[in-house]
Parts: sequence; structure tokens; C-alpha cells
Amino acid sequence: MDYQDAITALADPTRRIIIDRLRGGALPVAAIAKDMNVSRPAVSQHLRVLSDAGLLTVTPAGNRRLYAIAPEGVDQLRRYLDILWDDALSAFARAAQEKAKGPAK
Amino acid sequence: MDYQDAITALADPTRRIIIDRLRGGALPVAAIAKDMNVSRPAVSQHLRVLSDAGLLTVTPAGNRRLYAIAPEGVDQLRRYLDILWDDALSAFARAAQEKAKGPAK
DNA sequence: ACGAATCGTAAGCCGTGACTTACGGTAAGT
DNA sequence: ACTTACCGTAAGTCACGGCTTACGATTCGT
Repeated sequence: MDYQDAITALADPTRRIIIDRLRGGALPVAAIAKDMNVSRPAVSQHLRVLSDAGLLTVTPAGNRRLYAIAPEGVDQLRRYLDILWDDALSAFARAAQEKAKGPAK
Repeated sequence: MDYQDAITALADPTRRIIIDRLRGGALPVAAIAKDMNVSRPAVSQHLRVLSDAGLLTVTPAGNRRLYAIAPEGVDQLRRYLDILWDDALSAFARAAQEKAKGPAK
């Protein structure tokens, strides 16, 4: 649900492949699992993790279930990294400045 | 080295704590491990993973080794997520548009 | 020069998670 | 109604990764 789950979900290579396949738009499970080196149930389990993390939306369409990337989930991670990036830059600039004035003792 | 290693590195909760402790600036290993519920060697191993992933820089300072967040490493991940976000938004908009015109068959 | 401090690495243990096979349940086709 | 297609879940196996203890190397202090 939070950004931590999102990071954990994206840490798995197979799940990143799944995400990549959904970049173009929503797909049913069978289409995602097609030509993948893991079984369809494995894909199902990954889809579960991804949607639990808020990275995917599920849309039951009769026989099938359409999975699509949830922009808000991705945005959560983006915000986390943005703040981290800002902090890193600030600390970096401050360190450079202190080194210029008094190069440690 | 690439964004995949960065994601994998940030997937671990302990490593995220380490990153958080470095937000203010560079720190030696002992200071990072202080009041943490894992041993110092464990922290060392995590620092290894983080720097291998390009998220940390190491600066030997005599007796100690100073670790700091590497802005470029964080930026790598940011770019990955930015593109993913763009793709997700495009796909989302396209799906909404198609649903408005011809609501599937 | 000797002891203490700081840190990385090796070896080993153990839990977590990714995968497969097997099964059940629902919707579509005929 | 019966079969087929699509999909989620359960159970079980197994490799990977995080942790600890033990050790060795380098640097600072006196």
C-alpha cells in the first residue's frame, strides 16, 4: 500500500518484466504470461503482489481479468525518490562547501 | 550499477534505514550502526550492496570510512520511474478515450 | 613499539519468497 | 447441458539473501 511495498514489488526481475509488458496498456493474464519463462500461476502470484502494492489495477472483464499499471502507485515511489534526491543533493552541496572553507581538521 | 541493482538494494528495509541515516550527510560505519538492531558487520554488508548499486560513495578517512548518498545513483532510479510514469499515464489516457468512444464490444 | 579502535571478509545458519504441479471455480461457446 | 477457456489458490520444494560470530588488516593514540 505504501511506497515500501512498491519498492519490494519492483525488486523482482520477473515483476519488472510484467510491468514492462503493461506499459502499452491493460492485458489479460494469459497475454502477460505468453512466452515468459515462468508458469501462468507464477504470473498470477506476481500480479497479486503488484496490485497489493498499488502498482496495478484489476478490471474483471467477463471471462478474463485485465491488469493495468496504476499511475498513482508509481507516483508514490517517484515522490519518495524525489525527496531522497533533494536530501542527497543538499548534503552533497553542504559537504563540498565545508570542504572548501575548512577542509576538516 | 544500473537501476535494477538500485531497486534491489532499496528493497531491503534495513538498507532503507541506512539511507535515511545518511540523508543529513556522510557518516562512518560505527555511527550508522549505532542503535540499530543489527550488528555492525551486517551494516557493512549492506553498505557494500548499496555502494555496488551506485547509491553510496565511500571516502576513506584515515581510520574510518565515510559513506554518503550518491545523487547520481538515486537519479538513475528517478529517471526509470519517470518514464514508467509517463507510459502509465499515456496508457491510462488512451484507455479512457477508447472507452468513451467505443466501450469495447 | 604496543594496544586500542575502526572496519571488511569468511563461514555458517536459517527464514523468506519465487516457482511448479494440481485443483476448483466461473464465464463463454456450441 | 457439456465442454473448453481463463484464472486464482493450495501445497510443497528449493535457492537466495540477511544475520551472527569469528577473524584479519589497517590506522590512530601514547
